[in-house]
Amino acid sequence: MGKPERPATISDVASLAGVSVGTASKALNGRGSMRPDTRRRVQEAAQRLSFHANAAARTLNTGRTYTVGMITTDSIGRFSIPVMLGAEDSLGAGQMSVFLCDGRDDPIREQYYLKTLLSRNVDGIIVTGRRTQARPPIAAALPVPVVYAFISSTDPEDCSVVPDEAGGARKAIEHLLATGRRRIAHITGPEHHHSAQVRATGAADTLAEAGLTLVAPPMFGEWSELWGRQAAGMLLAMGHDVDAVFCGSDQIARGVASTLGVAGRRIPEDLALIGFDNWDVMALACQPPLTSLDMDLEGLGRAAADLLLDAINGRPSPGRHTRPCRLVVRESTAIVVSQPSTAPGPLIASARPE
Amino acid sequence: MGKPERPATISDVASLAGVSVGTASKALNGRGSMRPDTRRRVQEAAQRLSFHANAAARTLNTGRTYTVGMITTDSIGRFSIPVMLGAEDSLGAGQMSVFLCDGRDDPIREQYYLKTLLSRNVDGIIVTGRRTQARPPIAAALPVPVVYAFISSTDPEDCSVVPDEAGGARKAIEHLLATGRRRIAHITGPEHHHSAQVRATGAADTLAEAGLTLVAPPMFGEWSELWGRQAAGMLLAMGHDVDAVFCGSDQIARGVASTLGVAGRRIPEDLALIGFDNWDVMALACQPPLTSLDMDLEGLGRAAADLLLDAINGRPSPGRHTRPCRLVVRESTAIVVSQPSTAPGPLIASARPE
DNA sequence: CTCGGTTGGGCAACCGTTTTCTTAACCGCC
DNA sequence: GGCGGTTAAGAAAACGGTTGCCCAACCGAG
Repeated sequence: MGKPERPATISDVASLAGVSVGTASKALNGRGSMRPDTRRRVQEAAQRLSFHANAAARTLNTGRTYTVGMITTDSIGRFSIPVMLGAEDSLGAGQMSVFLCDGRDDPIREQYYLKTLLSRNVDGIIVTGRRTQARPPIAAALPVPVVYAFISSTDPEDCSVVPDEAGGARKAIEHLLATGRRRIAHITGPEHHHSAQVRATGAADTLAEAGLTLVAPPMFGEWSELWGRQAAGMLLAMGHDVDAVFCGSDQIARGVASTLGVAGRRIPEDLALIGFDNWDVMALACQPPLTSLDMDLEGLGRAAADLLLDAINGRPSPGRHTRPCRLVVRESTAIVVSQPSTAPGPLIASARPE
Repeated sequence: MGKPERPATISDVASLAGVSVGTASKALNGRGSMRPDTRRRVQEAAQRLSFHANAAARTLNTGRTYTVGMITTDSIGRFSIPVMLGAEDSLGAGQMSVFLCDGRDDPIREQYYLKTLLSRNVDGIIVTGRRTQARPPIAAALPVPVVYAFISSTDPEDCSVVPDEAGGARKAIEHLLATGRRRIAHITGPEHHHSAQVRATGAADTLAEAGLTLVAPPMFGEWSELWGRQAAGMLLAMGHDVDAVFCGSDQIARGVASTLGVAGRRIPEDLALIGFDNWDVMALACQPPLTSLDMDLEGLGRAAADLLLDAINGRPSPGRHTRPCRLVVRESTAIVVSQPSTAPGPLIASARPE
């Protein structure tokens, strides 16, 4: 209770330890040479006063703030959050604090935040968010390093970290092939959405390599459960003999599952179903639980943070960095074919069903 | 391209405008008295150099940092996010930046963040997150104001902002009564969860005031779709003549809808269904779309931020502040009774179906 | 004993801004 | 024309650290 109201300054520490401020500073930061005894005395004094260096003062002459800004371009959504958390975790371990800036898809707001961050002398900036396309760079030339996470910059020289969505689609198809499926349909989001394009292309390419094609052209629509239901209905109406549906998102897949269930098709016995995003609340509540692709957004955020820390420390890694997706197998693609041993070996291996 | 690497300082501005630093400072901050012409000259110079005051330097002698810390107790989840966004929005409008701290339900981590925030001299702290119960205060006595948002502190003197969940349950029941339902069941989350308790009690109390009771004791389980499916099955097996189910969450309600659909019960013709949280992705994808209660978490976050700003400016508002829930009516509770005009007037009015 | 080398620790400048105090100039009035 | 009162603007002292530089003391060697 006798604690002083005003937090202790380094001169309090210095006078308690009987040294000058300069010496106290060196003692606490492990700089300069001094008798071990002196150093210990200063450290004890700091401890007793529960001294913690004033960040503003330190910033003022080192130039470093040990803060970074995190700007989302769209409003912070389901995809940005894990990225942010991963980044925050990694940065926090590096003693850095994170400024949260919700851009809300408003360029004015975004530029305002940028100015604010710069006047706060952040050591670096992470830009994240989801967009239909790569986004233009946040500014032409900045005095601090910038890393784009999940979203990517249109400037190939900018450092971006993005999931390998084509590779994810490849894993999906390989998994379906490995479990004996051959007549595969693809239902996904809007045609102008980059993710939808990449995933569809990745799926088609992988099938082509196996000498197969989709049973029908990719069905583009919305990222919604409703579209999944509608598309599944269309698929049934078309009368194709489909034995698997690869969906561009878990929500779409869930819609598909719902319609198929009503139509009396059993999953996975009659059809295998696979989603994308591995959004637990969707994938697990789906009937049956949904095999999906996990983009490991938290790991992606962590990776972005690490790249930013490196850049801050003078080791920039410009360019586009991709990270693999992980296939998470659940009941919706359980193997029900009678001759599992005839499935092509290499495909099983590359599916990495762990 | 000719831009200087080092950002402009106030002395750059001063010399460009031909005045002293002190005068420049006054001109830019609207302090002191000076010729309008001089002020304008300084402002123009600042503009030309795109000068932005160094936050650290300003902090150093005003003591104010114009930053606040936001700590989540649990890991940042679906509930914390809107709260955070609302708070961030309100604080940003007040020129304050927000430090993001993900506590991950780890007390050590939380205390570490607290120390960090204090050494950064934040002007205030917002604590948010979801818990089964009120949480103990984050620290005994802090040099800065703290506001708890969504979660509340066990110390009644602490400033907390929470949704009026009992009032929400009341609105749900009143809406069901107003639409002619009388035989109402309640399926909700874990019995030890404060929200489950409060919502169940609110529902029971409201029914009691109308001289009614739940058709069965509240069914406590989990906050999951699976539990909703199971509970609905139990309800059907019990053979009660239920005409409405009020659920403790949208996920549970969705599970209920699913089981009822399979069992051939029509919603809303045979049963009305109402959820809680108004989680769009659940409420809208449900078949049929789900009437639900919206806690207006973003508004709650905004309110918490405003209270914090007031407290920072010397006008604290200790104690627990509640905010109303809003009923969002969708198809799952559409009126299908044959004599709508006989529904009791006051109940309709208080249901506020906007 | 003297001298050069080493080392512990103090002094003071500096980071960029705000703010108080002071001074110089200018005003109108008697 | 001198004088008090007002006002514009400058000088300088903080704010709390860090760091380069310098000095004194102490060491061992010749």
